[in-house]
Amino acid sequence: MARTPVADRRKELIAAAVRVIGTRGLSGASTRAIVAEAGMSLASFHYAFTSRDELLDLLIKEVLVREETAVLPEELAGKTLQELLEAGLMGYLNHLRADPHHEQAMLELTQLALRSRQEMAQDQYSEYARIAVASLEVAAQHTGCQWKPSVETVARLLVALTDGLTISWLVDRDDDAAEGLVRIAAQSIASLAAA
Amino acid sequence: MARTPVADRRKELIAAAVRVIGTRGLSGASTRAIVAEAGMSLASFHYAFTSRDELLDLLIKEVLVREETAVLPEELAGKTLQELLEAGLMGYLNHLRADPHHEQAMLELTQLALRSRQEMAQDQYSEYARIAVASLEVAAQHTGCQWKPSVETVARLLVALTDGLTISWLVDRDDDAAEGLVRIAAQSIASLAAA
DNA sequence: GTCTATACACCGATAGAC
DNA sequence: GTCTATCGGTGTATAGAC
Repeated sequence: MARTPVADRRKELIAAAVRVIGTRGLSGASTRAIVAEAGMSLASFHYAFTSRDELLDLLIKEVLVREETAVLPEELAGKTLQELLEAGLMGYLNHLRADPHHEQAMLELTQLALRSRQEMAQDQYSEYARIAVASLEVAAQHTGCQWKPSVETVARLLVALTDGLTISWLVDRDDDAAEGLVRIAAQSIASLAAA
Repeated sequence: MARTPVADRRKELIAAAVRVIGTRGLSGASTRAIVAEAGMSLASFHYAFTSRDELLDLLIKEVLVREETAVLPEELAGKTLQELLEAGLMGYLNHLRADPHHEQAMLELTQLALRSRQEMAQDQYSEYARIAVASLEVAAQHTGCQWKPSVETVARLLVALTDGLTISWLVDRDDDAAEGLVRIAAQSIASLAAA
């Protein structure tokens, strides 16, 4: 029975792989574990992909890149720069708390990319930086401020802080401490802008 | 021939394991790869350790904890708080650049701990925080400043920034960008203290 | 296109000679 | 204590029936 088109199979398998990596880690994401999660047979995997590596390539490319698009809060009105940054980081923290497995999987995939697909990791972080730059520019413009260092440098700081915040919360799951970190992170980044 | 005491074997194997994880990743660090790196036979591994997991436990405990002990520069005299922080972070960056494989291995081990030995990851980060607190207190005291948020919160920010800096440099190996990040990180952290 | 069955490499761990 | 040889299990990938 010619049931499912290959493209659908691939999407199902990628989604299943993300779930498996989240719960059991990259090393636990064997082809067998992935097809079990997706509810199909092992042979179907190799019909849709030529190898496990090919799936991981796509995973990094498609899943990592469409990540963390929401850095700024939706409502900007009447907020100071620091409040905007704090709301944005708090939004990310909530996203992390809502689905820790997912962010942990992202972290693990970043490290895989770092090791065997360095170029992909670079592309991914360029994208993060691009989003951060855009957000920082909007935030500054909206509050009538100006970044004293180059906005690219501040963006790098913001991305680094986000990574650090992620690891920090994943390690001890301390909500209060994470929120405290968000607050002073916002405060210290805001100190880099002038009215 | 009763050549090497068990304790020495264990140390050799742990050192070899760190090297292998650094170059080939945690998934490439099979017992066979480790003993090949250490130049001994597979059976010697299981004479020194009961299992691969036992070695990884020790790796996390011993190697991770004796990490990043040097957060402050050796020479404190005549420096502002910001300069102290900058010198400290720059020292860490140099340490990272001198042996990237090592820090990459540490990152991978942190993630392993995060997944299957959460308590160890927590202990490790408590230790990082302890060191950061001590350094921040020395720096503040030496420059006659005082931290406005609790020093524990600032320490959390410093640790998060260090992790973020590590990933950032590992991803693109951009020395100039990393140094720029160090500078504004120091600047923004220093803004959290008052004279 | 989808399945079951299987090939083949490598894994961690152990047995047993020396 | 240290080695070679091997066990049992699991991994990726494929062959071949349907």
